[in-house]
Amino acid sequence: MLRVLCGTVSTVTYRYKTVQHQLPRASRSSVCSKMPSCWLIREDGTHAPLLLHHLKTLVLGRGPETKIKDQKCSREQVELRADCNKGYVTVKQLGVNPSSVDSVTVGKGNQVTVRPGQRLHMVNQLYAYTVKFSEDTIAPKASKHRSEINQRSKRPLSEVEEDTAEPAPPHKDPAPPHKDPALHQNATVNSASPPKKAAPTSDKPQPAGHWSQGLKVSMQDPKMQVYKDERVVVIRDKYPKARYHWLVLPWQSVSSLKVLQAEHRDLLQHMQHVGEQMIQKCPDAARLKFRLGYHAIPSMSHIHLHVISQDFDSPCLKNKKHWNSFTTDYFINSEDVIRMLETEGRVSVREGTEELLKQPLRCHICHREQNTIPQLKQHLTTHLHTPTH
DNA sequence: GTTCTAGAAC
DNA sequence: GTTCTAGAAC
Repeated sequence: MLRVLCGTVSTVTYRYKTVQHQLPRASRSSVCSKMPSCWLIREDGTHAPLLLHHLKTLVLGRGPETKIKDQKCSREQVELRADCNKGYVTVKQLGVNPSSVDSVTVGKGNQVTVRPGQRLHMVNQLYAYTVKFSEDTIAPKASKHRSEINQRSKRPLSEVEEDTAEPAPPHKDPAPPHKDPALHQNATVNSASPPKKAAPTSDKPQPAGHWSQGLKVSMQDPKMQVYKDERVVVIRDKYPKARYHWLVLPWQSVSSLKVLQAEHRDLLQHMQHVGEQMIQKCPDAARLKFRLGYHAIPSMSHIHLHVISQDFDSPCLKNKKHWNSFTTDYFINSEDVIRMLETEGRVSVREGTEELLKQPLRCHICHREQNTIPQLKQHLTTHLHTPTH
């Protein structure tokens, strides 16, 4: 975990000096120390965790550090100050639009604290951050990683990454596009055009513009793409049901599990591999469990592999159908789908699968039944630090 | 897939 | 009274 964090640390500009200049001697040469440190972690992974130094003030807002381009967010939106001994970060709202902690507005000029487990939204309930304190020693390998990251940051930015680009209009999407560098040597993010699509495998056609065709639109939108290669594209789920929720879609038109044949095996294997790489690049990978799989009877056309963290900590998770679609056998593991293709040449969905969506709410970790969605969500917070893997 | 909202549940 | 669900509409 820490190796990952350390490996992706960004140098951020403090109000007066850069971090590098402010670091104590031990930390200046390397971040590998036993000094308590605090990390500000962007939940959707849009940028690397930022190091908050003990009792040093850091002002953040719209800018390259956060990659926030939303005009509603001030360039100096919040002032942060970590107290590593006491284990909290004070947040002062400087901007005019609301910053919030756990959905409670801070208010301009006001100051509140944010602790691990709480969520800071930079502005308008968007751009979620959490804080993490640590005293752990960071692996020496990290310094190499950091230099790699620094090198990477010197590369020319792709079109949508340029800070000079038009600011994105304010949107309700809780997970703005991720502009991570390419995951693979031959793969690019937001650059190459997709190859021409193969002919649709087969499915009942829905009129274009119907809601069920939405993924086909999203996957072609460069702003939605977080990864792409010659065979697949990854987008962030528009309504994520957990802190991390990506969809891996093939360029090739495959309507659903129903049309899969043995010849699709390699494609599905690649989709899973790309999903696993997304997890590997996730700053929270070490402390979160993930699952990769398909909904047995998806609502949206165009086959899509869900890559979803098992915290299910998301305001978009609202009802029993949402919950059961990810925590019952309605969710079929990617490897099971691939195995079925190998052994049977097709993917069979058991009769009565749809009924699984109506099952009572049951915690996916301890299996205790919960009466309502709010109760379930409250219950899930008790597992926030439960080791799940 | 989501949003909206009537009415059930509390 | 409020909270929450579930079905219709999109």
